[in-house]
Amino acid sequence: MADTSPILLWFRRDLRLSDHPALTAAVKTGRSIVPVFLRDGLLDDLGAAPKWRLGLGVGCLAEALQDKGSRLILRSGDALEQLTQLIDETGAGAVYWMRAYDPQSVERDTKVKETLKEQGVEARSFAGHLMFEPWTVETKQGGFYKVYTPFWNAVKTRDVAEPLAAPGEIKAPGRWPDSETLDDWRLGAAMDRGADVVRPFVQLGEQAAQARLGAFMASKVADYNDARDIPGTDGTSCLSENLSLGEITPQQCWHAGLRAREEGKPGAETFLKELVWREFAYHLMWHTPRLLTDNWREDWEAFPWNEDERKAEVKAWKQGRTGIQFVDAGLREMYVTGRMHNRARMIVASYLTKHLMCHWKIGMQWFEDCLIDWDPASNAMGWQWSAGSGPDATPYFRVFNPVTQLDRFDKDRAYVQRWLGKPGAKLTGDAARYFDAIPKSWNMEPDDHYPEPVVNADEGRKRALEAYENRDF
DNA sequence: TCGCGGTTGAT
DNA sequence: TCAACCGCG
Repeated sequence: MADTSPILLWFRRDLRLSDHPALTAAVKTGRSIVPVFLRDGLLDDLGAAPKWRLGLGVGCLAEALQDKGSRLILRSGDALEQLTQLIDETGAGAVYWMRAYDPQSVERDTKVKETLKEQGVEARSFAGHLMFEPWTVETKQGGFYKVYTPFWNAVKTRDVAEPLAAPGEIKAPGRWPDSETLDDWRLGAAMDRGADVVRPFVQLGEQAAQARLGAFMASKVADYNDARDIPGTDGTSCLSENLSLGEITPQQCWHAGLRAREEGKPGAETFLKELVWREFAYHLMWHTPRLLTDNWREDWEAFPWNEDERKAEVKAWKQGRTGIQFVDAGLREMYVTGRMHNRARMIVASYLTKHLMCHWKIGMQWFEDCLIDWDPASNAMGWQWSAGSGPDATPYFRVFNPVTQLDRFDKDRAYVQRWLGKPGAKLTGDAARYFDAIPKSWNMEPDDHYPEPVVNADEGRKRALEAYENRDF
């Protein structure tokens, strides 16, 4: 007799109903489905903004499930214990989920799968957070890729799974288990600046993500090659926010990008390459999890990084008052919006790791606390790329000049004026919003005159290069 | 997905 | 005088 027991659908960073292989497989069995989201230790450890944004996403998913006559059951505690408890309560005979790739999730999920199987419960994980499973991309020598371009060449012509439609119906169980409430979880509690500051910049959920993708392909992609580098314009897709929580899949983006390329849109190929950068970051994290925690090139351990977070220069950097306009604009943008333009990310990272000679981990952690598009693999890879300690990284001696970058990428000063205000004028708009957002303890007032550089562009460059030349590796 | 200081060579 | 180019960190 066919198994008719319910299936637990364990949602994690896959907050969508379309192109969801685990959900599709569960629906296909004809069995009832109990969607569940768990607040475990890994969730508690998230940075302030990512945790808050995750909560919004979970709420949105719960509504989408309700529209399908289903629900999202919320529980707190150790994942295995909670799943076991729910299996007891619902009589579920299976748990399905979408695979994660960061080492902590892998460790947790491996143990969950093992234990459930021992207990006779079917435990299935599905691919879909990535287009290419990290272990399927190999060099001719059988190793993993450490350089982006060969990685791109290895995957660019692969078939990418066609996105799945959202299920029409999600069969409810006879009786629903109890659920905690999102409000009780207080996932925004660590947001010093208050969630209301960032909320207007959020594009929440699956529908919004699809709208973003549509808008990008309808117009922005044509100009993407150039516009994506100009932080004063709206030239990027902004999909990182939704990709990060699985509100949209890379497969959905990929196929849209392929269509745009066939239509001859010039920026489409670049967009596809950006999606593959995300894959590459996961590939590296999978094969070398130390990407998240240590210098990927081990000899960089010997470099005299400043690791003291309390240093005045570090504070100035975080608080957007280094006195370097491009740097401060980027950091203020991040604090207010929970995002930062990629050009600015490279510049603030170069300034922190080179001019200020600070360890990239300090920057990585600040980003982790502030970004609503935070992604463990991309964040770590990006920082190690900038610092020069990563695979396929920019060499340490490649120092961005944050002043000349302004002339190249913010010619009309639209970006720095948006975040720092116009010279001599009263602060308005987002420049003013920043001062409403920051904590009192930062001791910054709108009337303060703009600071002198904590380390100016030329001297910082010189100092960094000297340290590099004197390195003993 | 860089920047600088230097050289070259046209004007 | 200066744009273009080169070599190197």
